[in-house]
Amino acid sequence: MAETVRNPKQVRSIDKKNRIIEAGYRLFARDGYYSTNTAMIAKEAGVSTGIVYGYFRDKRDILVEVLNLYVNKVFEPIFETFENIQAPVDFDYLLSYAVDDVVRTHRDNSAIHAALHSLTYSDEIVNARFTELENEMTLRVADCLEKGGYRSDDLKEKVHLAMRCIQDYAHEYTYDHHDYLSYPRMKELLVAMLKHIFE
Amino acid sequence: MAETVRNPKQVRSIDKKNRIIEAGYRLFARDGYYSTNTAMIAKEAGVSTGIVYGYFRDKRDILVEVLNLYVNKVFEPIFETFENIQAPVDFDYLLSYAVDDVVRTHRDNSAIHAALHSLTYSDEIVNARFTELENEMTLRVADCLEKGGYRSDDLKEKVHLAMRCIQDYAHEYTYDHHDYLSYPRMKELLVAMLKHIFE
Amino acid sequence: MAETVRNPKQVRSIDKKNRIIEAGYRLFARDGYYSTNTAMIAKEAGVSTGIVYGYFRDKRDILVEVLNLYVNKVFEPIFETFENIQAPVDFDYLLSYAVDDVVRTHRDNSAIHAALHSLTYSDEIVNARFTELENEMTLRVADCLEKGGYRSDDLKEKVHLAMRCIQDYAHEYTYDHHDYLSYPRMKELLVAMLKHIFE
Amino acid sequence: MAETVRNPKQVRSIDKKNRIIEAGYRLFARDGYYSTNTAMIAKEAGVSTGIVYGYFRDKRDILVEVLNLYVNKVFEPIFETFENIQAPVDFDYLLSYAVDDVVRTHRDNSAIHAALHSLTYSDEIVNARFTELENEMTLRVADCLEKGGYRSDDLKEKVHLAMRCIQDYAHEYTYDHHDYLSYPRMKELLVAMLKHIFE
DNA sequence: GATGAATGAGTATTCATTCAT
DNA sequence: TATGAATGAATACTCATTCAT
Repeated sequence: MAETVRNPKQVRSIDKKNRIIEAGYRLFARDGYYSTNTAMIAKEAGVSTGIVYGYFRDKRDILVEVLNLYVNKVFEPIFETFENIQAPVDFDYLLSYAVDDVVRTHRDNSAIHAALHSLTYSDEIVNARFTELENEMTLRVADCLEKGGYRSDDLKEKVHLAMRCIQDYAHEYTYDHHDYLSYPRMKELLVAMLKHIFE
Repeated sequence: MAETVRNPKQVRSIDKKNRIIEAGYRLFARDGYYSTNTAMIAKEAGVSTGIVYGYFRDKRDILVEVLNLYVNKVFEPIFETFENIQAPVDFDYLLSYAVDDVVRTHRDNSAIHAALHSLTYSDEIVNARFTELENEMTLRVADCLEKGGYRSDDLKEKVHLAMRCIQDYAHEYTYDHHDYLSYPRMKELLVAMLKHIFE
Repeated sequence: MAETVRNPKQVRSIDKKNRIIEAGYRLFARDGYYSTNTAMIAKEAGVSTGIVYGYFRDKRDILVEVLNLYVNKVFEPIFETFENIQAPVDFDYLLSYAVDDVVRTHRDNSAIHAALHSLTYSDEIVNARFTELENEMTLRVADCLEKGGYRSDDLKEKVHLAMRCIQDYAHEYTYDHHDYLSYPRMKELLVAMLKHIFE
Repeated sequence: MAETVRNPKQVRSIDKKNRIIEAGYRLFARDGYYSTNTAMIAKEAGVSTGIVYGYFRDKRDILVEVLNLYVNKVFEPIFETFENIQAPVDFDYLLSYAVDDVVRTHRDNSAIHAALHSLTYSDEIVNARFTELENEMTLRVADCLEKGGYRSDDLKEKVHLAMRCIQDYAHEYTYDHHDYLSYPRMKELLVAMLKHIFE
């Protein structure tokens, strides 16, 4: 209970901790959180089962770090898109590009995304981390738009709503894909409607 | 090996099966699927552990029935809203009402919704059932709008997109609720943008 | 504990009891005793699970009756062979014929024989019944030989030994069958050696 | 899923594995395979239930090792008898000695023999192991006789038949023992008849 | 006699976590 | 730091037997 988790400072140790996180990433993506056990993670990372508890409080703790790795891998590229906006903001282009970008990202990371997102509902920490991430994205993107000369009283609300809708579309596009719907047409509708609130 | 699951026809038995499903509903909502064991379900239902396997193939089978119960409880009322639409369709009113309705439903059933939805990613059946449900909703609502005199080539795409956006908003409203955002304003934006694509 | 088992006298009831025994016979032969449950037996017999306990004390009790049925089906024909012996006894013919007969019987009933014999070691009753049967066979066959004019002080010992050896040969022939052995030659040796002690 | 069973190399571990096997040996002998559960084995061995599955794939896997232990304990001494044969072979003495030896072995190990042999019919592996053992015995004994100067075209068949008859006699002597039979006389008959085919 | 729903003790196996070395 | 053997609580599922109807 009163055990302390090592905070590795030596290079070799940092390496080992990262190897465990990456092993968790791969395994959670492939088999899901509940079907991956700590022994598998240790083996995949090439370390002993015991040492895992030298770097992580428990299995869930690994999950949290895997989540951070995921965030870095997946969301950072999206932020970059918005950081180069020029005034005046071309919403037609920006929204269309963002949708494609998010869809691509979803597709490339579908496995780990599914594994992690499924825990949102049962795991407070995971949920908080995802929420925090959303906050950050909303604020950063809003900031970028302001730097691009866009002004609005409801800026944060607009950005937030737009982001959620785009992600939801990407999510559905990747996982559900109903046959009887035209997704290109849906994308046009999505872009049109978001453009409407921004103009 | 070739054991079959009872298909109860007597009133007493149907009762007992329902008691088990309702016990599962309560427990899954409170503790989640993975933290609920069959002994707890039996006890909550006031039956023996053995008889559970007289009515259900396995624990997952209970989940499927709980899901059906949830669908009936939660989605049927929403359908009803759309079945009384009068021509011409008043989108302003309809969208606003639908958003409030979905938010209310989410709030009242948040626990079970979370428990079930979290399985979407790891359980084929649950995922299929949710997808099927979306199909049905889209088609039924589209049908209602046509009966209300609304015409559009992209009707299904519009309805589908609108539904997802509304649900996503309700979801966020219920679970995430970022402090720095004005949800009333966000609702206005949502309604405005959806109204835009319908008009 | 103080429950009594019905001793059916009505035709319909005897029928039902026999149907259960025969169902047990088929199922034990196909799946073995431990892999057959009482529900399966009841279903195969076309009766309810409850009534099984009207005719049998417990599952083992069914086994005992199945064993009796087996004995009647399998051993009675063998007895008949010996009951028509003419003086003087032609051991060459008799032994050769007996070996073939027992091998055939073993082959035709291998499944149920295996299922029952496997219980000899763990079930006192089954073991006693098999032993009793051996007694009876030894005494009846010895009797037949005496009626056929054969005299010996050690008659019972000879008959018993011969019977066991023949059965053992048949058993091996049916179940083990080693590739590198000539069974026809082994049969010749068996007959020769048994003939030797009888002459 | 892809879990592997430890293959212990350290002395302490080998010890522990052996303790489990020996615990299984004792318990299977006392209560039989089906009446012994893994918790009992672990307790008898003085280890935790979990570690049992570190050394054995499943309960059946323990059985296989118990079988090997049994084979070593019981059959090796018998082989030794035959390895010191001098030419010319004195069958009178050899057969008589072998019968007594097998009877003694049976008696000393009757419980475990019964427990294991009862599985011959329901367990492929156990059956195969017993058959393999018979092969080995037949071939080794035949080899010894040849080294002792005995020649015969049907050597293997003779040895095999003799071995089975001796074992069968020992088995009956140990388990069945009919009161009305003289076992010393039966032994004489057995030896006489086997001697006959060897000379 | 007959039904079949109900009981609940019994069991193999897994796995997060600990600890002796 | 590191190992990996060891722990033991936890759990889904079975089935002989009983009993209300």
